[in-house]
Amino acid sequence: MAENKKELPPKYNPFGLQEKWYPRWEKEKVFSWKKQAEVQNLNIEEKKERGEVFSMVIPPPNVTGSLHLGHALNHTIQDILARYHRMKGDLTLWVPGTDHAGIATQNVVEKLLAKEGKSRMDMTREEFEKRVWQWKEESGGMITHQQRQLGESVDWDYERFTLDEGCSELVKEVFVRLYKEGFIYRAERIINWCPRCVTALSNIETEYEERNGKLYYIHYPFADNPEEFLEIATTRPETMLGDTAVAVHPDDDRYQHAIGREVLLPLMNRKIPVIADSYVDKDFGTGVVKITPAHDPNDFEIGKRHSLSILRIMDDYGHINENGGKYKGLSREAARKQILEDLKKENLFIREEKHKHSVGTCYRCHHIVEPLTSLQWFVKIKPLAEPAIDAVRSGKIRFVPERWKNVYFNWMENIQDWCISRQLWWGHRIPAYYCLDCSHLEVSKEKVTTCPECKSNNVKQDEDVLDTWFSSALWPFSTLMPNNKEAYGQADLPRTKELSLFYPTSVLVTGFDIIFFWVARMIMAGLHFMHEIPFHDVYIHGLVRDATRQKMSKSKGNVVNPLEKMDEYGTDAFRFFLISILPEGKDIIYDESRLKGYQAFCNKIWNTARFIWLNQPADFKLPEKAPTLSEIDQYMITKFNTGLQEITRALESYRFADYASTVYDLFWKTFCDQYVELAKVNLKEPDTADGTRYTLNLVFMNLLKLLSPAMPFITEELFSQYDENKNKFLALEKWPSEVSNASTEAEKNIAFILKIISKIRSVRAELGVPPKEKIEVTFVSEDESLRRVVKTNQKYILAGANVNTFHVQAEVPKKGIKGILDKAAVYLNILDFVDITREKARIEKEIATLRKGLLVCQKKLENPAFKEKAPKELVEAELQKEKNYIAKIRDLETLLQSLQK
RNA sequence: GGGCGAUUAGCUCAGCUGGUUAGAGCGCCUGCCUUACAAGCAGGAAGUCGGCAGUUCGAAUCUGUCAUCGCCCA
Repeated sequence: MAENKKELPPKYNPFGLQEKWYPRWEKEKVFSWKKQAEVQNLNIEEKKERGEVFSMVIPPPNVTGSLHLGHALNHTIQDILARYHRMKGDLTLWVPGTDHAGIATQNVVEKLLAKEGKSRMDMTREEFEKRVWQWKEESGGMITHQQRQLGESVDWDYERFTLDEGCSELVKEVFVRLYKEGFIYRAERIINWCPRCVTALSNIETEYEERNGKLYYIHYPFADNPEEFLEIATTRPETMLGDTAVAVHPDDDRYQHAIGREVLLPLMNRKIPVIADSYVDKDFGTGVVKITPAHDPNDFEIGKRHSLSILRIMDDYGHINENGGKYKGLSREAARKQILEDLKKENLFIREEKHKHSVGTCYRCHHIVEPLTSLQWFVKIKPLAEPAIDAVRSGKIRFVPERWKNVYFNWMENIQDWCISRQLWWGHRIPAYYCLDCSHLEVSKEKVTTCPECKSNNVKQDEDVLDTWFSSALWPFSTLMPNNKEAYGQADLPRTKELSLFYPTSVLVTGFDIIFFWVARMIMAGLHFMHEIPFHDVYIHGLVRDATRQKMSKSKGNVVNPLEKMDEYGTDAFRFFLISILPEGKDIIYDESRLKGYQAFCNKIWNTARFIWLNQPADFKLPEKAPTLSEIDQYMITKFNTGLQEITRALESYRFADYASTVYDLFWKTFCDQYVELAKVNLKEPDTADGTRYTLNLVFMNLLKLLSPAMPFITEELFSQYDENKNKFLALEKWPSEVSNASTEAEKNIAFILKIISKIRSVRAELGVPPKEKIEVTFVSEDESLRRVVKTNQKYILAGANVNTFHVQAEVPKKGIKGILDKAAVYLNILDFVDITREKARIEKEIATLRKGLLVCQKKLENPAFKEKAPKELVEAELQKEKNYIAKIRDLETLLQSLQK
């Protein structure tokens, strides 16, 4: 054998592979659709026409963020899709980018300022914005570096930021259009307010959680008779300062006498009416509730129905304002305490009881949200939602798994106007201008300095910025539009080559928790502005939870850092692990023991390459034309083709765990444990060595291709070791098609040989024959063709089962331990080693297993209806099975009897 | 309160359109350092498929119902 040039170390070491390959991929623009078209020789127009285009936009990660397990999973899924489609020959673009994350980013920079003893209020808005940009330039790129470590095949030339020039220009354009079309309005409404972040939030940015609270019972005296009371129950006594009514149910017999009268609001000594409204739940508390329209959404609605006045009693920081009289300046919590004390002093406090209720919290900072009335900008969303609902209902957009569309419908059909203004300094500033002289409002893309009505120069831009998700909604097309201001001057939105090639995108991959934030709004925006859906498919995956099914969170301390795991086990193993544990549409339980298993898999792949290369000359080149192949080679090729089909089907239908397990089994079980072991025999013989060497290399290289979407680094490394691949990238190779020279006949024959081998091994092991002991085995069958198959392939049995003498014959030999096969048997000449009790036990066990099978079989056949109604072939097969079982059992029983003597 | 989903080996999960002796990985037991790999190889044990009822010749798979758990919405 010629010397071997490929000196791979015997242990797979992932360290260095990322560092080696990612920079090369990036430098050579391997993930660029233009490069792809060049290398794969694709005709772009033709690809577009045939619909052989694949595109995705990454759900933009928060620019303040670092790669967590959720990203790792989400991005791995997308990368597998992108890499698969690229190899398949679909013109592929995957667009990266980040989200400016208004509140989160502002928080980060404010914390930095605080360390310097400063506050945002000490500087101008412009200075603060400058500071945030500076932070973004220095520290905002962390996640994009980590994405490279994960191996993501995004095209960095298309990287975008939701607050970059192009996106900003488009956001303005879109805002102005929606305003002019009547979809955007400004109004005083009750909204969710975060006193910590000091901004309005939309409904979906408020999370509700059950908390242990209290229900307080308080007397409100009647105005016309202070001796007489109404007893109200409330969970939030401090809001009583803003009560403008008390309400009962119109049918409540207990309170008919009260309706229409007035009560005297305690502590405030304000007269407020007692009203009747069917919203009131008679069974809650006393059936009398206080109405605070400025601080409760339901009360706000009641207030509207009864024309009650709206009295806001808190400022933006959650402190009582001047409307709260002597409580002014107290925090919500302090005010509650003081008010309860004061009520006790006046003997108006009755009692309190424990009460569980749901409390709204801010999704960013988790402080309790204060519902309050405020002047904000809204999107009138129902008319936008309707076509978006239709797009899913009609099947133009598909959810995978399908059931998530119910969640989508449920939300979209009950959708409420979207509060889009945020009281922040970081974000897209609302392009609305107010004339301070004539109070004219002008909404305009261009900066307004002169009032178009009164020509005054006393004009001020709205202070607020837009909800970050407003710009995210545009992401599927904003990213494909130019990133310079000038392009947005025309009447129409700019059309680019990328838009015409890649919009609508193929699929959006995201977690279910984000259906409302992203998916729904992207669909609405896409349909409205592009007159086209933003993506064909929505693939929804679950959340990653810890071993005890808890959500991972920093506060619980149960987060797993994917980067640490990638360092420990290798990125390829980690990626493969993530998709292997990914159940369809369910949450993922993080089970690290399996991660170790996939590291072992990488090692297996590595060592398989070593084996192949150790057994061939250094200058081995895969011949164009296949040499003569043996049955085991054909067996392998046939198995490969079947596996290829299954794997491709799994990827096409987003069944990632199936893809992983199929390729894993094909590689390890079929290729390594079966084929490579048999191949060792062929490599020693000049007659068979060429064919087997050919098959080994061909199938191995194809397996690398099938593995590469999930494990890009190790596969690229091993692929590159072939001389003929020196100037190629596996990432741009064509996805395998069926290999020729398959043979179902060979597949069947070798499967039988493998059965014989494992039968012999099993008998040996169970009877305790030392593994090193070479034995004599006789194969017996009356079937002549079976004998021929075994005879031709007996060398594999010699090697595989450690046999030194092997006979093939029709007659039963005089002595030997019998192993039963279908229409055949093997006799092991191992009587010297055998302990008779062990052999009896072995046979008894086997009989028991067969009896179990026979029983199932007979149960079916005893049923007359089965023979009548079941398909003929099935009945026939069942009869055949029964015969087999009976024959085998009889055989073994005879054997057992002979041992009893 | 409305909706969705789950319940299969000790653990985590497959089992797609009803017909398998119910599978995998990890873990467990036994034996092997067989010159690709001990991160390996070979052999093995382990489940009345949550309960009940129904449809069917036939149910882990379809229907109903109950139980337990989880999630979303109000």
